[in-house]
Amino acid sequence: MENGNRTARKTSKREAIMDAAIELFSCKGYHNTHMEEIAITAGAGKGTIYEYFASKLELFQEILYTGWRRIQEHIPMEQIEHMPVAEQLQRMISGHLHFFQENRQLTRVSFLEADTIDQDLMAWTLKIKAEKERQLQELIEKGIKRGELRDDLDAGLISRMICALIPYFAGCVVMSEEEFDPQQLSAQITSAIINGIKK
Amino acid sequence: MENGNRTARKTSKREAIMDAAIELFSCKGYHNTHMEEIAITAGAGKGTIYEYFASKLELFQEILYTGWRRIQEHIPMEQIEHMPVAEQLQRMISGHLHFFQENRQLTRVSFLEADTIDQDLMAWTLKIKAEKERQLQELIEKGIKRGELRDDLDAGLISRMICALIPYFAGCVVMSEEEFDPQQLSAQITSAIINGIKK
Amino acid sequence: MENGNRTARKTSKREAIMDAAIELFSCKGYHNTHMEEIAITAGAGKGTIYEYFASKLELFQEILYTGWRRIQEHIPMEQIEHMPVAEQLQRMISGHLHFFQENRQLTRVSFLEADTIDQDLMAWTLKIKAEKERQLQELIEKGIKRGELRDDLDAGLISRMICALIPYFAGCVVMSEEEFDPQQLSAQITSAIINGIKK
Amino acid sequence: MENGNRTARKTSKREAIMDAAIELFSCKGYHNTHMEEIAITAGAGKGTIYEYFASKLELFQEILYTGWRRIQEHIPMEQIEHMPVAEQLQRMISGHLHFFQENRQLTRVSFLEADTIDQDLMAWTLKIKAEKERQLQELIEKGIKRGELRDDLDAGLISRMICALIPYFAGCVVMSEEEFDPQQLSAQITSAIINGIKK
DNA sequence: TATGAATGAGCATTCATTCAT
DNA sequence: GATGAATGAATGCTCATTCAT
Repeated sequence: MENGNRTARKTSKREAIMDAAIELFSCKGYHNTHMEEIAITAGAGKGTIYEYFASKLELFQEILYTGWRRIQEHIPMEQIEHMPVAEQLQRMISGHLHFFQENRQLTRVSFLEADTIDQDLMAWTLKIKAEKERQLQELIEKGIKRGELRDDLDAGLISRMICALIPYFAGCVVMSEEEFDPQQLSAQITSAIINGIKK
Repeated sequence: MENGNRTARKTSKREAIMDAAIELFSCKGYHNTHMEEIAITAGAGKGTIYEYFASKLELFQEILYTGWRRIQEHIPMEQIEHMPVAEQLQRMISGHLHFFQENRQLTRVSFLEADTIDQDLMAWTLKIKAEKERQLQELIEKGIKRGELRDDLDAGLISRMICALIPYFAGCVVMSEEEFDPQQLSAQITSAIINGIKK
Repeated sequence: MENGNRTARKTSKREAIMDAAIELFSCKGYHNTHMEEIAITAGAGKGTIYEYFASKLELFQEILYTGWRRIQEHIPMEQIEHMPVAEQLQRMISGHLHFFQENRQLTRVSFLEADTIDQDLMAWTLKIKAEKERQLQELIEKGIKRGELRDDLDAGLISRMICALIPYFAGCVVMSEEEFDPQQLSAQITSAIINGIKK
Repeated sequence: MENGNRTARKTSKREAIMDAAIELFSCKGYHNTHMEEIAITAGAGKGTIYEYFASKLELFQEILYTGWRRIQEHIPMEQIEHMPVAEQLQRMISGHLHFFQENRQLTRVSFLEADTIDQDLMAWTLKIKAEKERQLQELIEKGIKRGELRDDLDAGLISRMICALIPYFAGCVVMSEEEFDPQQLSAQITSAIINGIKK
């Protein structure tokens, strides 16, 4: 029991540290957040952080990895690939927005800072983003082949346009404290993309 | 002539420092760039920077202000307001892309870092962005009134969507070394926005 | 025991820093003493000083406060207030001289520098000095009332004259390496003040 | 005429710099006064100071030397040596107080800072002070020999006591903005010294 | 002679990381 | 494993001094 407890506590210590780090990184930014603050917020000692994370940078990376992994798990592309492309798009966007709303702080950290902290980290986020674009591009190409989308589209361009919307609205979501309906918002966005804005 | 020379030298020293700072900030980020590097790169002494800029932060701010000011000057909204909304949109996007291509490093600094360095600076960039969104929203509303755009659009949402594209493509432009044709790219983007992607 | 040890070490670290600071400040002055020297002299790291003192100025202030506090404790006015005024005077002077001899370096710091380092600090020392003068003035006035002193004296002036002697002889004591007898010296000084120098 | 003017201007430039330096040193202290301020206050260029003074320290030294020289000139000991010792004492004290009142700022600089700025400077002021004490000691000894003063006095001690009063009252004079009568004040002080304070 | 733009040695301070307990 | 006192490399900034004009 004590052992079980200790294991549980171990896990919770690590999680407490990550939660504290997410909170502080997202509020104050990477460079303005200090290891001691994280320790205090997590209710742990400064040295304890180094039991679980090799360095401040690695702690930050771990947070990013976790964030991206959770997003991926949250939006399972395989289950929706038979749907109409428009529907898939809307589900994707809706899924992201929903996730962002649920994980505001993690989102803030993931989107606002990663690029400027570390060269390696930047490369990694670029890779992730490229991967997203590629997935979307395939979706667009499928839509064109299926005859659902205009056949004069530059699939790469369109996928980039859609990829642009995600972090921007993520930012809006994260900055504003208001709740909103991801379903409805994604429907509007998708409609505008699909149908255009011209009368 | 002597005066001209002196003025020229003063100006060029200041500009050399700004150029060095833009270069380094954009490559290595704010926090990884040190005043001494800037001085060396600018071919100046450490102290000289402080003759022109009160602090590292103020140097950075100056760079941002300059960047935004130049963008504003580069895309004169007044001269195009009589055109069809679709044309205006394309010109705006085209103008931005053109500017980004010409000022890659300034763009990189302006878009990628400003948010996470300083609370005041963040407030300032948010204000600037809100202003951009407002301008665009008015444009959309005008288009709806004129009957050029669908009257079931949420003008605020659409303007946000378009605002989302700007920094994203700015990033693409800045990251890639390839040249591209802003005219053509903006035409494609505008076409997709205006006409939608549905067949 | 472990706790005692830890407390002891904490205290001794702090004290080692203060001792080093007193030594260096008193020998080289505030502005010529550098934090690194203090650290080295104290056998500590530079950062360790900042664990105990917020800044160089605060370290200096702490030293001054300590010095004044110790002087106050060293010369308990309450216990001698029933004695003849002449005796009280002699004991006060003797007490100061004794303290100065025992704490040469602390004295040097306290008397020679405080005024010119910081505006606030100067105000503080002025307050302390005014307080000393006031105490002495009351003593003189009491002596006059009791009929022990001439009734044509300007009590304020006399107290200032006596206050003048203290730091001057403190300086002499501190500068010279010779030992001397505070008892005897204070007796001579008091005698001269009380009886005058005229034949 | 232009040459004469230039010479005049030279002299006045040098004096303007010294005046500015005295003003600033006395108000803000040596370390808080910067060469640029002195230049601005003097209405000169930063470089110009170095035409007249080799360094900041030398400028300060020059001020001190000037101050002491003027005091010496102001109180010509030779002319009063035939007077009674008590009278001589009073004239000396009166002379100093008068000078201090006329040259408050110079006094402030001379007495409050010199000791802690530079090792050499400190040695110099110590020498000056020792010289003063020696002069006074001779005066006291003469008074004893002449039978004007008690013959059980320690002349060295008494001269030190008197020397202690000078800078202290100088400080009082300098700090307070009020005018006062040096004649009267010195009479009171001398009376207290000569006659003692005992009834 | 007078100037002030340019300089860089020098300094206080910070903070991620270590390690003895 | 958990801790936090101790550390020192790293950095932004200052300011007396120089020197080209």
